[in-house]
Amino acid sequence: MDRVTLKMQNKSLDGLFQELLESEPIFMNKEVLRHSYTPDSLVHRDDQINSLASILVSALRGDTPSNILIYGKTGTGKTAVTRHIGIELERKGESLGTSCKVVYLNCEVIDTQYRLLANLSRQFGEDVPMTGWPTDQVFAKFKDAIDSEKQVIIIILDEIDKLIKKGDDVLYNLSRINTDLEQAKVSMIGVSNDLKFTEFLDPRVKSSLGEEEIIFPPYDADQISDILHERAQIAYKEDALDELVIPLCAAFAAQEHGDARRALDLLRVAGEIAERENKSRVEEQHVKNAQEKIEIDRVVEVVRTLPTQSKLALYSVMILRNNGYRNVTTGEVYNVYRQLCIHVDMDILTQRRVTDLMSELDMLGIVNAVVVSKGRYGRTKEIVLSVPITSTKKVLFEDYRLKPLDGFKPVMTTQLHL
DNA sequence: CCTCCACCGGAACGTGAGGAGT
DNA sequence: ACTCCTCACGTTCCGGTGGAGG
Repeated sequence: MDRVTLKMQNKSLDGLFQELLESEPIFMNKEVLRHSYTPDSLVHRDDQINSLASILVSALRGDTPSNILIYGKTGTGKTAVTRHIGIELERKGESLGTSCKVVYLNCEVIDTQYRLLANLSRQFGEDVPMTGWPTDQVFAKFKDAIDSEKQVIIIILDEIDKLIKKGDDVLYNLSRINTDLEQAKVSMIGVSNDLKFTEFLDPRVKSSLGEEEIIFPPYDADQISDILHERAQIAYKEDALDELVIPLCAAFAAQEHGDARRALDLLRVAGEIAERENKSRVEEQHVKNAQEKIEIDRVVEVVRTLPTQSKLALYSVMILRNNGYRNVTTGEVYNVYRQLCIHVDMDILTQRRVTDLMSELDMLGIVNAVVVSKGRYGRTKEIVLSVPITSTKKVLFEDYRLKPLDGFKPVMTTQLHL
């Protein structure tokens, strides 16, 4: 008797996997939709590729190419183009017999002078410990390592703006490394999505690093469409996409300052949603759901990492919203905020400070704050919540300090006038 | 046309944490 | 171990202001 039921369960479990396996997946190769993937051909970036290549050819002749600064917002193909050219350059150098080496470093991960140098040295076969050595010794080691043979080295520093914040000594040192080298030659490519980051730079570094500048403009909707079409051919099975899917992804991403990365995310997530629903085709609705999901993920992440005071301010807006206020003024928010602070036993910040917190939340896209004049009734910021209440509230209450607020009802003093 | 509300937002300053230099 | 410096976060002070209502 027992054995029979067991057998039946096994069978149904087996059937479950079988079913999942047989349900035809929509994807052929999902990897090409991820950011880490470097495509073989890059559409709509011919100008940038050409100028980059024309600067870097001198490396193949054994000369030092000019240092380059590359600007562009997220998802404009900076990293993809740079890496792509790097690979091509190395390949070409190999076939020509000139030694060209391209090193790619992401400064977001490698964010101190020491780590950067240690990482570089290790790329050239030197054994440098993670920590412990004086920085100049690592620098010397690195110089020795590369100067052992005649070669041109190109260092790509992605997200270079992250490095600046920790002081630009490395950049200064690196930019004048060539004077100490006998055989090897070093050139740098800085990649940044902050157009103004050179303002904080030592002028000497600035002029040396920015010998050449290349700007990556955002894509428009049509260009994003082309990019998506190209990738979709590899990523998805034939006929798996409704014809409206790609234009819709492109349109959403174009609103987001032409971010191709966002577009690819949309395309991938839409597919994943369709797959989960056991559909064999990605439809318009899946893209809309994907847009929503990505947005919610973003908000959740931002809210989670907010300082407690900001969380309290945000929660005040949400409480007012729940009590029928569609848009609230700073005064009302502050009034509620104060009660919340008392209830959870936290310091009460001044109204001036809370104004700034609201502005920050505005910048983060969590609320929408506009200064309006209500004539006789003063001049104030009107604050509208621009995130879904329930999911945001859930995230807020993950913070143990806000726990006591669950179910707490602050007193509303101002009258609700519509 | 003037008033005056209810806040905006700039400036200067205070404080404590954390890093660099010595 | 010590000072010095920077930086983020907050406060205090205060001049400034768009427009409904008189």
